[in-house]
Amino acid sequence: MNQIELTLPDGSIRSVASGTTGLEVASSISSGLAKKALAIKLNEQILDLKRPLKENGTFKIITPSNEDPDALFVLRHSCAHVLAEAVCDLFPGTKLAYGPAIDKGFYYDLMSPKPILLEDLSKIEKRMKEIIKENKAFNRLEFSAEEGLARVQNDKYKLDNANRALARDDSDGVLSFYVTGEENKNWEDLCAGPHIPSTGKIKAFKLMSIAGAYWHGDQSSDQLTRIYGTCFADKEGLDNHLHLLAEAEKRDHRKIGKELGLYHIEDHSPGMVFWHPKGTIMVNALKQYIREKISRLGYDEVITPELVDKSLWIQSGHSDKYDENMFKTNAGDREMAVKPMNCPCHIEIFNQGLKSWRDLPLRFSEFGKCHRYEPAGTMHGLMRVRGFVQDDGHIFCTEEQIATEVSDFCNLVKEIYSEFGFNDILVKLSTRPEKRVGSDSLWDKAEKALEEATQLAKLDYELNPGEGAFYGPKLEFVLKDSLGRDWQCGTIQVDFNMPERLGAEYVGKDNQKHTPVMLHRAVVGSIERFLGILIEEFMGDFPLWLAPVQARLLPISEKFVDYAKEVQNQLIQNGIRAELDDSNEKLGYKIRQCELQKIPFLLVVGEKEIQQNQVSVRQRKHGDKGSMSVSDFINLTASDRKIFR
RNA sequence: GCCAAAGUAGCUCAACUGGUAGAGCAGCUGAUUUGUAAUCAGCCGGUUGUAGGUUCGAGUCCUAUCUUUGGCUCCA
Repeated sequence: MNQIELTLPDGSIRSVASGTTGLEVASSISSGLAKKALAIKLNEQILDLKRPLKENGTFKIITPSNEDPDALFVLRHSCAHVLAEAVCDLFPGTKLAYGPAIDKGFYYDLMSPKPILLEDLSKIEKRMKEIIKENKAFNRLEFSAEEGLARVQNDKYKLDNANRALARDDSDGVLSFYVTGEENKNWEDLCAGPHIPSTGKIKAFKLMSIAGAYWHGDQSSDQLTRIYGTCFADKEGLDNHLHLLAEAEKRDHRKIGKELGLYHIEDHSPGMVFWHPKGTIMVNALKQYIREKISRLGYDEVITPELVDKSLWIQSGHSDKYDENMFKTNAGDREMAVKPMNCPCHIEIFNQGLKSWRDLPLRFSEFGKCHRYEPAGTMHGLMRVRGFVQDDGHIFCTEEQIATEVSDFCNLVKEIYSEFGFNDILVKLSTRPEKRVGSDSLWDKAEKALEEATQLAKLDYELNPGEGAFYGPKLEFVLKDSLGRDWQCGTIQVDFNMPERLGAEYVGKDNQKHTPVMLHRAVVGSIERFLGILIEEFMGDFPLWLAPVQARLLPISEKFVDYAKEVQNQLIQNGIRAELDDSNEKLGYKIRQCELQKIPFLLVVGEKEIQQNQVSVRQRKHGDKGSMSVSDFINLTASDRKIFR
């Protein structure tokens, strides 16, 4: 009989007969382990305990743990099955579509004959608990393609799943089903597995929410009901997760933005931000920060119109590809559109005057205000809006210059992001789509330049094959919000198309006219979105240069208001954003207000301070810094107040 | 856009099956003159998102509409 060799996590090697099950291996180690085991992992594949092992490799027995992603994966996937079974029990006629484990839990997409409402979740949870209590075994059934397909032939979604599974490269022509209990008697589901031995192994789960989801994520396809849940190895893990969610809620930029009075959004202009004075300070500080960074890198700032005649959008191609995303307007007999992007306008500036190869690379930057008609259901606070300011820029260069320009840009992104504390940035490289313009050799060159640039900047990237724009490949720099949701911020896109469409040309060394390549690039992307990310990242405790209020004067009593006013004025004259609390309140109350507003420096003044011509400094999160003269305070904060250091 | 939920005072939230819309904070006024996270008292504050409808009676039920929230594959 064939022997196979299993390398255990401690490095020891165990030789067992081929066909031995994971459960048998576990039992041979200890009966306790066999009892605890959920599944095994052989090389990169997680398998049921009862599956026969047939190859050599690294081997581990998966036991319940909140720290082991493999353990959570099987538990969650099995929990999704229990969810599906419960729904099928309670909503007879339900068709199941797809129920994977995901990052922080699981979901199941299904089509029920009557709508499942939020209030049904507790009923479903109750039924799930019963199924778990029954401790039903997950039994794997395997069928040939033919038999398997016959089993799901009346089920649109599962039939589709089965066909796609069979079409996959790694398909062995077998379709597996899992039945909780006995074949042809109990509930079953087409499923690749793996699963835990029995439902009783699920110790802690919770259904979280209910949502609509399209079959295959396709808008034109069926609208399914998605039930989200989460599951952990034990109650502690679940409670911990729920606690983290509650904590994340406190960081929500919409909540903090309101509390700190930064901005609001009105019902009559959905997706457009009204920046209040304090938010405006932040917008301007961020703009100035970027301005100072890039002005040193050879960018020339420009300002272009927000309203542009339709003819330009026809010429640029936006009317073709982007029409439904544009706001239109007309005055007199002219039809105009509010710009959704700044690129055509920058080309218009490029086109003024004859350009030589000596002018390249030419870098234009603009804090351009753009409007895009985003679908109603996609708006989200500052993160996804319809009106926003981009820290936009376009680099006109030759093909040879693409590589260094992209590389310089990646370094800039890395530098700026790390100054805000973002060090593990997700970078996505989107390569040539099927429908595209430009020669293959040009695409080769551009894709290679993007890839090399990320390596030079030591940024890991994720490949998005075929997801590039039709006009060129792109890099996207993605940041996460407090709930771990991805938001694209920075980007650089190579464009072989638009300069030509809009007639951009330069005279080359050969005295011939050439079309430049254009790089669209933005470091933070949208000022709105980036500030949203920053609010959540800092939880409102901004670096001093970005903080809307840097200091607040707190007179101990009304008697000291005049002195406080004097000090406030002195600070303002020195460029410090200082407020005065002249309310008739006790010091403790005033301090509390400052803490809630997350003001970095509190300056207490009373009898003592007046006599010594000082202020008593209390720094947020650091406490009492003692008394000092006003000029000492100005010096103390000078470097942290500087936008560019 | 689609599915599910929500919209009540400036803010956070109450109001059992339809029966006079309340509280805390904020604001205003007064008292107090305060030393490092909430001093006390009084007062003001609402066409319950909007428009219709059912009813003796609607915050509550119905219809429409606007907005917000969660989501709309991490591919059996």
